[in-house]
Amino acid sequence: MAEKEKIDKKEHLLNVAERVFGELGYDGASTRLLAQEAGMNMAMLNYYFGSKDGLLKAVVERRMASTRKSFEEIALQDISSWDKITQVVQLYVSKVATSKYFHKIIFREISVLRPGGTSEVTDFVLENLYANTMHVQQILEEGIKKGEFRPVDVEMTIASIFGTVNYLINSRRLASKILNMDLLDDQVLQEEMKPRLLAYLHDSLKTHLLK
Amino acid sequence: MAEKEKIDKKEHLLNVAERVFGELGYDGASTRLLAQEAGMNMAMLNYYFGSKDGLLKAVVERRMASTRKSFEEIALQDISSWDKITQVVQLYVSKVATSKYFHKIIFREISVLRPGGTSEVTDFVLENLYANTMHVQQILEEGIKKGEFRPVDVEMTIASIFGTVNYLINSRRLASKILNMDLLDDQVLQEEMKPRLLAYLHDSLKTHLLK
DNA sequence: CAAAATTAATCAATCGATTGATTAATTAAC
DNA sequence: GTTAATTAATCAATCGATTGATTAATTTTG
Repeated sequence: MAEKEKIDKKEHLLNVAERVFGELGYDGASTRLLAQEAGMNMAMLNYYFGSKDGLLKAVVERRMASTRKSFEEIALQDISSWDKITQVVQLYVSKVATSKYFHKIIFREISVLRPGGTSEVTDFVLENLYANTMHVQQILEEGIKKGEFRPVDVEMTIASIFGTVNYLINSRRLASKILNMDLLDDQVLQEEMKPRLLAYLHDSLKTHLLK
Repeated sequence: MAEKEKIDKKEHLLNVAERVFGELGYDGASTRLLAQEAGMNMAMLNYYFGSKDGLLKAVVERRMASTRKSFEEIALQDISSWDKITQVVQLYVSKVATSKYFHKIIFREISVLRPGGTSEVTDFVLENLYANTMHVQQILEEGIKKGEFRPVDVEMTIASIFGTVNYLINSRRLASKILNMDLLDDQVLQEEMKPRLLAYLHDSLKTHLLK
């Protein structure tokens, strides 16, 4: 039971840290606040994860591994390039919609230069994101080669897919004004935003890639 | 001549601050570093701009006013909706390409929740960005109404335009890996990225909006 | 009791900001 | 036009607060 509680408590801290890091950013989330929000003593953070950076690393690693694997599996299937792209979009939007804080963390990590220039967490994030985009690139290039897709700018198409999703998630305060909604809470995100975003990307990619 | 020197020094600090804020983020850019990079004493920062927050505000306000005006002028012209959208894209990409640090600052400002929940700078940024997007929304809706555009999802189209550009600028480290370039310096950004991004957006919007 | 888990207290370092003092530049006085 | 008075610009030193992290003491568990 102690073992169970320990795991639950670590897990709980990870969940809280993901939210607080996502809301306030790495610097904005002090170790004191993180511990307080998780309902535990400050020293427990270092006891569990060694340091604040270790906590961020744990938060990030927890989610990236499974996502990367999903991308790989999609790329390996024996289906049309269009079906692959559809699955990629579906997967990515779902991942983002169910863990919006996490993707804010990720995006910030690759957009801000850490003191000293490099960081273990940043490198890990960059490597995983790059691997994911490479699968998308492969799918697009294959589709073009087979004549299934128009000869579009592959890299820009990738930027368009990920950029559109990121924009809606990372700037929710602006997005909610544009969409004329009070706030983009989880329910609205899941029930309205997600299908709408999927429909748009589907339509946009179809008109741009096919024919 | 004394007057001249004073203005130059404030302006110089603004330029340096824009770069350092963009590279390291607001928290990562300490007042000591900012002053050091600008080659002046720390106290001068407060002397000129009152506070660190005042400096950020000055950096932001300097660029947002002109951009907002440009958006307004485009929307008012008596040309086709398609030509308006083309001009909007051209303007935005140019602005981003010539001041990449600034747009990283902007995007971070609307993506991170400031301590206390609200901030004068954040509100200013949000209001201006919202005004810009409203012009784009108006252009798109007008084009749809006139039958010039397909009945696309207007808000998602806006997210796609701004999101794609933001993605390339804000995650340059990832983008440079995707694009297989050592680094996205200013020259590469201007001479390769910018025309390529413009061509893509032009093609993408054409296939998605027209016909 | 011994080991693990948890806490309170405290650490050095760094943060943004302010102080008082000094110099440079501008204006006012005669 | 020269000196006196005033303002602007700049600096080193330092403030209190907060940061992430560590220590030592205490409690819980097995």
